[in-house]
Amino acid sequence: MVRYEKGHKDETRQRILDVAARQFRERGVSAAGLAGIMADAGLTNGAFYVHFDSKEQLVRQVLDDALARREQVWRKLEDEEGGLSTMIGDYLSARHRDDPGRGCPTAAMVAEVAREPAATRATFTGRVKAIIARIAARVKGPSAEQREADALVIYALMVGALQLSRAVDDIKLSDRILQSGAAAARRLAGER
Amino acid sequence: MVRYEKGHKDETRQRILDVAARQFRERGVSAAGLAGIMADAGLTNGAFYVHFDSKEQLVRQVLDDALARREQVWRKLEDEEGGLSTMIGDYLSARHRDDPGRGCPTAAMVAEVAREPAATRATFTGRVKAIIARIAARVKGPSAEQREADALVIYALMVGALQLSRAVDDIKLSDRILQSGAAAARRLAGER
DNA sequence: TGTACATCAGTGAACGCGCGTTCACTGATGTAC
DNA sequence: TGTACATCAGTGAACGCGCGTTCACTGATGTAC
Repeated sequence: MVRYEKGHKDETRQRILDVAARQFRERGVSAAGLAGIMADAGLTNGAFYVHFDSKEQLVRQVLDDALARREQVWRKLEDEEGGLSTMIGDYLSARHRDDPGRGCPTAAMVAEVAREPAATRATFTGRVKAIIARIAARVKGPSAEQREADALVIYALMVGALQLSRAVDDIKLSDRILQSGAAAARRLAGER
Repeated sequence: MVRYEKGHKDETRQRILDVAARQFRERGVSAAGLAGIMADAGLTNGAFYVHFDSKEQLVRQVLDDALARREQVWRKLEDEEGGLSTMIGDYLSARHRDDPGRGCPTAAMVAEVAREPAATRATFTGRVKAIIARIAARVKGPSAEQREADALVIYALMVGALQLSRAVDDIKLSDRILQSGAAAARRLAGER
């Protein structure tokens, strides 16, 4: 094969991570196969082990990478007026509901993460704590404890509402779930 | 083999449904195999097709059956004083978190339901609507629309919080998710 | 400057395994005569 | 009353297939001399 320029391996690795992140969110972790991921990344299956030790490690790295990106998106909203409200609206939108492959990894994978080994759950936990902290920093409340509690509730509510809106077969109900969820999340964020 | 007494086939079918419901919730729908389910039910794999047409049909019947039972449990709480608060406490409890195999099918399976065919999603939607209606009947609010909206939010919050509490690797954070979630759900249920 | 060699990302066939599904068969029972 | 037969829940081997993983090999490049 070709001898590649510097950074080529890192780019390939990132491409595999991106494809895997999409397929895990769209099809589920256990339903997405390595051969399919590698084919989508323009490679054959054997090349997988040049970049990762196992599927389990891939899952961990995907969570780490995809959740870090999510946190970055929310970091941008931090300085804006009404940033948290905007974030809630984006999260509980028809666009997000209808495009799980590029959406929140937690909403798509949280039930499967609960069944993963300790190392994967630890990675997930660290990233989720960072996201919770971003939300808590924007919430109004009398104490740090109360702001963290509100942030936890907002995050749990957004994750649950997005998942429900994706599962139900009734578009009107699905829209009501998003709208009611967003209204409640904004109430939790703003007043007490 | 034995020629069985009346109702035997129904009992066997129900046993398969019960075992499948447990394994789907513990391992996930796509990770739980039919051979393992049949072995747990004390049968060999071939007997599966005496009772069901396909795994997809089994998933649908499991959701229908398990969610109908959940609704029955909540129906009992309907006439009690503080029934909804009790239900919220049971749902967001360490016991429920630590025993997914006998817990809420929605929390364990909602992301996989979203990827299932239309017939399965329709069955799920019907059962979820019934549960939402049970919650809405107990919620305080000025109009039927507002009570339904609050019930949707309470359900989404409970489902999301339970899943998050199961996925995180930090028992203190997990407990805080349950506690904050329960407090917020009770607030949503009681006042406006 | 030209030649020999080491590097290493990627190839593609193969491994054992479990998946969902099919099917010829079993055998205890109820029914027909 | 005794015998022959139909029923049907369940058996267990086999089907093709895709899974995660391994491995001998490829071949364009950079480096050593």
